[in-house]
Amino acid sequence: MEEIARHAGINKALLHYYFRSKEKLYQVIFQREFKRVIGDLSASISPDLNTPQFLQSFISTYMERIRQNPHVIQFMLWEIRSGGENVKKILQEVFSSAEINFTPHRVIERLKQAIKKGEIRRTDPHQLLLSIISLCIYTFVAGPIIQAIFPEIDPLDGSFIRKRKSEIFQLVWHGIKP
Amino acid sequence: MEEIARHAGINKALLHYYFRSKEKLYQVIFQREFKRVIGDLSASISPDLNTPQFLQSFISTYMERIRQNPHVIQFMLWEIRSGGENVKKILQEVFSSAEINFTPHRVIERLKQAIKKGEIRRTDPHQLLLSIISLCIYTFVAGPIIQAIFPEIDPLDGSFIRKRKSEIFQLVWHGIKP
DNA sequence: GTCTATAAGTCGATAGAC
DNA sequence: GTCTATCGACTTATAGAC
Repeated sequence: MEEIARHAGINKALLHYYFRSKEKLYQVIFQREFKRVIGDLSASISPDLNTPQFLQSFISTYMERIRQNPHVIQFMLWEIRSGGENVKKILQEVFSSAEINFTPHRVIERLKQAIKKGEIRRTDPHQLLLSIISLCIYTFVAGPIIQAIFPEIDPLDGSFIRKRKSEIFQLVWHGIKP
Repeated sequence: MEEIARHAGINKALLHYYFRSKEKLYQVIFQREFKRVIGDLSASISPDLNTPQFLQSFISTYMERIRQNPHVIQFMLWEIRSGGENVKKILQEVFSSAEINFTPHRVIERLKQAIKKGEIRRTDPHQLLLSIISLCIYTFVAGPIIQAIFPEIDPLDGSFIRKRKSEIFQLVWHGIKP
């Protein structure tokens, strides 16, 4: 709290005056940052995009937003590590709020349609979505580990991320096309 | 420290007597648990297995070990969150220790051979390995989040993990075969 | 080796003056 | 609204008796 106050140019007492408690401050910021990450993901599930375009758009947008707000992932890891009760509540709040018109369930629906139309082979859409999210997020989660094992790679470098987006799309698209 | 001491049936002072500091205790346990996870992964890169068999064995063994030692992932997340300097040192120690004859570099070599023989299409092996690891680990990392969004799924349930192993293999294998 | 007691420090929160 | 000063709870680590 002292460090945050210092960065804000105030002191601890005033920080508590504004946010009541550390917990409350944390929840407000977490929710705000999370919305920034998933905010414009709804464009990916527009009916104007065919399935490979949807995939490419989703992967690219999602990774871009995470790259711009890397602390959101840290927040999530922290939440998960401490039981996950808090994060459950916050996610449910965000996904049911009117201002966010993107939900994981809408992605599932998009995938189901693609399967029904025969655009991708028959797969469990939940498993597929989990795979896509895993591929997008984990690069950022494991940054320091990747660098420890392969010093020649910089996982947060712009050109690596660009390459990574393309690789993820190739792998998934080849993996699910009929 | 007090909680650990209580579980061990001793008290704080004795715990410090044995391990000198909290930091030292943590490093010893982290290293031991991490070795348990990657210990028998070397069987996957045996020359007796063809490429799909290698893939299936690696995915299955890795996920099984994580499932049995879920706290190792928590340790890693903690380390990463706090800068990652510690985890770099520990990983380098483990992978260069004589008792562990598995390294990420050997997996890279295995993948390069498969590409050269034309068993899988031309891809960056580092990217591919990162993808496989992402897919295996993230299910466990995101457990509570998955459950928050899809209450009908239990990501740590045995039958889900079994299904997941198969899905990951299918996705990756279809994604990289020529 | 094993314990009790406590030193020494950190951090969230609040009292109270202005 | 904004500050200083401080309380109170908690945690790692060690001193010292046995």
